[in-house]
Amino acid sequence: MTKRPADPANGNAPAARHVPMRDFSRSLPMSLLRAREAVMRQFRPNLREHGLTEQQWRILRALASIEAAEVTELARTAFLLGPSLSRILRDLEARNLIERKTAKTDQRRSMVSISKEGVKLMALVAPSSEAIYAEITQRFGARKLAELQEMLGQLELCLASTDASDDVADET
Amino acid sequence: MTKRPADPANGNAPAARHVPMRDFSRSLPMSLLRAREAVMRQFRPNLREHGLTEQQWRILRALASIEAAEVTELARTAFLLGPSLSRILRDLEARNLIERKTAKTDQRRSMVSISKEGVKLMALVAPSSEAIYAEITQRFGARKLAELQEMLGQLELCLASTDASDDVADET
DNA sequence: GGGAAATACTTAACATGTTAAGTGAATGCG
DNA sequence: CGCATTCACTTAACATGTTAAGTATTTCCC
Repeated sequence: MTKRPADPANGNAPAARHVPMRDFSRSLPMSLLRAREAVMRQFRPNLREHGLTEQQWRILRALASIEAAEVTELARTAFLLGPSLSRILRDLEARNLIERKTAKTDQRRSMVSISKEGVKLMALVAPSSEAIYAEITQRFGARKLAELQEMLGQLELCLASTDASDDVADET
Repeated sequence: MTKRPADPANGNAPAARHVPMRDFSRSLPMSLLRAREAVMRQFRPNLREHGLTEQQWRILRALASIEAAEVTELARTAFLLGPSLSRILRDLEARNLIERKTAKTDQRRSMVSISKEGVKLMALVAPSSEAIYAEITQRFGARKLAELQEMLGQLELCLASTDASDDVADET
């Protein structure tokens, strides 16, 4: 009952190419996604060996550099949304990698900090991580990498202004 | 060495800065993540208005350009993992946006194609999407955008070769 | 002072990312 | 032919992305 797959002529044939668009594989979002995945593929195995996900690692790194932070601040630093962060902090706390205590001046806020165990784990993971980063830098070229990051920053910046105008613009 | 001045003493304060690492916010993965998020933030509202997620849209776009494809091929094109694709195809089929039929030469393979309704939906979404892309291009600069994409492609390429060394199990 | 509004999270619900295991259909090879 | 292996895909299980709603606390303002 099935028709030959190579036969383009079937009654209700779902036509393609009816909607003209740029070449899909060359869209900016895809380029960014693929590049990032190529990079993360280098790091994930190392993190996984230590039972850490990419996001958990981001949080630990962020905490290691800022001593202690409120959840909202941490979300901004680690570039995570509140709900994701909430869940991850719950898990990291259960694993004793972080510590929390509610701020005395404002019971709504909770201060998060990395624990001794967390620091120990970081010390275990960081060397390989740095080595991998160095390898990437060498392969791609340090100067080129800096250029790329500069452009990425500019892209982010030039689009961020759009959001502001979105929020402010028409309230019809 | 790194002594913190004048901070409210908190008993067993977990020390930070014990693990030296690059500045977190300037890591390549973060740069790529933020840039991509900045870009996608521009597109998501439009997609959402039509009940489409980013990934569903990727699949429709991929299908529109290649007429019909096996699931594995589609996964590669839309840059999705098999399990994600499996779920999404199930949902898109339930919404009659795509069609499937098992290849008669190989019952394991199923050919996926976009439906008439799918094409109609694309025609509805594509104009805004293209307009947004044009806006981004104008803001950032067409030449610069091309440069950026070129660099992203090179990055992907120079890291892809690393994976090959992972697959050293020579399969001839 | 006291209630409305804002703030700082947390939960909930659904969709996807990610890895591992499962299922049914071809293939390779004795 | 028979059967282990491979292949194409699907399910399962857990973690995160994303938006909306909920909760507790604080601030604003009369």
